Amino acid sequence: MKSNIRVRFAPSPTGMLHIGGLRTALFNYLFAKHHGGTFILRIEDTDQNRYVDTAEKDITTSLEWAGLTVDEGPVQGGPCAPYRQSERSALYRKYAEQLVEAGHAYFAFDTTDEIEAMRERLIKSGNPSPKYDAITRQSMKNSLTLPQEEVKRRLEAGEEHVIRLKVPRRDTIKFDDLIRGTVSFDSGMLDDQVLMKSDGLPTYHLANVVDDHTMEVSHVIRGEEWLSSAPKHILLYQYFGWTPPVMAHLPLIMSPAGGKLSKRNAEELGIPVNVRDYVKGFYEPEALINFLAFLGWNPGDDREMMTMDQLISEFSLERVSKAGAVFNMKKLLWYNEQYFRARTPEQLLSSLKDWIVRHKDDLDDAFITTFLSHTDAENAAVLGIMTDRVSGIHEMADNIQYFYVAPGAFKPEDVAKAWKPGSSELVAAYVERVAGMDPFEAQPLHDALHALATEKGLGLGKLMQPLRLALTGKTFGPDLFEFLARIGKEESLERLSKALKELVA
RNA sequence: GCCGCGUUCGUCUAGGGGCCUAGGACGCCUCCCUUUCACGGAGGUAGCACGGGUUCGAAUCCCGUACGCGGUACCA
Repeated sequence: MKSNIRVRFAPSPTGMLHIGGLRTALFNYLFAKHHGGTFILRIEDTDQNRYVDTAEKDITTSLEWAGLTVDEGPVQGGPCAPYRQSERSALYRKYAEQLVEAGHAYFAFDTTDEIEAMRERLIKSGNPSPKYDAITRQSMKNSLTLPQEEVKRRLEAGEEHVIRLKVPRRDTIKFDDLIRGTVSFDSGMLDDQVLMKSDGLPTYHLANVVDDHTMEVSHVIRGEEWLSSAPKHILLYQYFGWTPPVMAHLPLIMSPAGGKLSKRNAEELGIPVNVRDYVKGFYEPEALINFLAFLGWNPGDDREMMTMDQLISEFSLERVSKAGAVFNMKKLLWYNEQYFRARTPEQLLSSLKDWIVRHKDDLDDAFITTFLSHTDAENAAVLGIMTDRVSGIHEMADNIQYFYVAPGAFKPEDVAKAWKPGSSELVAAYVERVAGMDPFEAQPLHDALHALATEKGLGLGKLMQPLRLALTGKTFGPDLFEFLARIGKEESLERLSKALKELVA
């Protein structure tokens, strides 16, 4: 049996999908799926000025990457199509006029200059927050003050106008929010919200209410920035005679610098705000989802790692917290490592290949060709050795290069750290011992070094560091002996003798 | 300014009157493992914003203060 739980994610295509938007979408999705309900994507493109035509595609692909499957939306269609507000214009006009007829809204002909003048006048006379409301509308040009004949004439002449909501002068508007409990507002604080703009398109408030009702949305789950406008929506439902959906206002995601996460106060701190950047970067989608789910929600026990299926079965709005949550980059990185390390070598290989394609300009050509000339099995084996030593696919590409190509110039700081006086003699002595070794395998290579260390009365580490530097050009990396065996005797000896020549000490 | 919402370790959070000497996770620190680097394991560090009530008893309930955040558009 199909659940009648229906929720929607309703972004405005004004730019790339924001990380906070993805979190809102995720909570909607989890709630819907938990109840066997429907997850709707609705594009709220009623602002022609801020419209960005690549935005919708970005939203769609980002949701897909994150694993949030849309049930009804512009791409998949559905019983309430169309799912773009720009394609539903006629509907809003009809409902707005219905409200005018019922006496809950009115036509207004004031120009923006006239409204501005009214506000300035009020500010001057000591009113700090002037509104177009039950009091001021009496002195403005609208269908409540103008003679009926004139209103009709202006309308028929096609004069520019808006339709405004007739907010009562004094009334308490109360509603129950699933997350915040009972919330109440005084209608005197609201202004006569514009419902239909002069360009013929609805404002968010009207379109949102009409669509949520006509699409039979049962729960409105959105960010806390909407809490203040919720009373307008409640009023609208009341005037239309519709039952409002259940409201749930999610706590906002905050920047460590304070305030809600915005491009400015987040990206300076290394926190990408566009989901796009996570998709293109080294992030595992499961990690981002797990992290985001735990921003304002938790299962109530000590679990930290949860798959999408587990999140779905455990999710409930009752467990969503009220306070804003600061985005903790270090924790995201930790989640990313966890999911990254849980990948099989085969999965790693495929994501590394994607990574290489995307970053081929930043990577060494010789490395790429050599890498691609190896079999998948060989490459996967290399990745398997490295997963526990790097934290993400981005580091993988940088840290396996020496499996394929000899290191280039040594970095002075690495040399200072790993190549000490006497290192040359030790490396030369090791070369001597393994040059004739056959087969060239990890265990005997290890034993040889061990013997050398014992003879010289040194710790294995003293020998290991310069050898590692000479062979890989790095100061950390995988088990050296396995590494030697993998690149083979010829290549190993070649690298060591080259290093011996370059690193005099 | 006004309206609304919020406030437990640095951060994410558990907690719904006695089980709290406030638990977990990230971070940070120490130790163990590894004669490298990591992974891993074991510990440690650190918090109920403040002030009044209510109660035998309050992190938990009520009031106030402070602070933070959101809103205050013909933007969403």
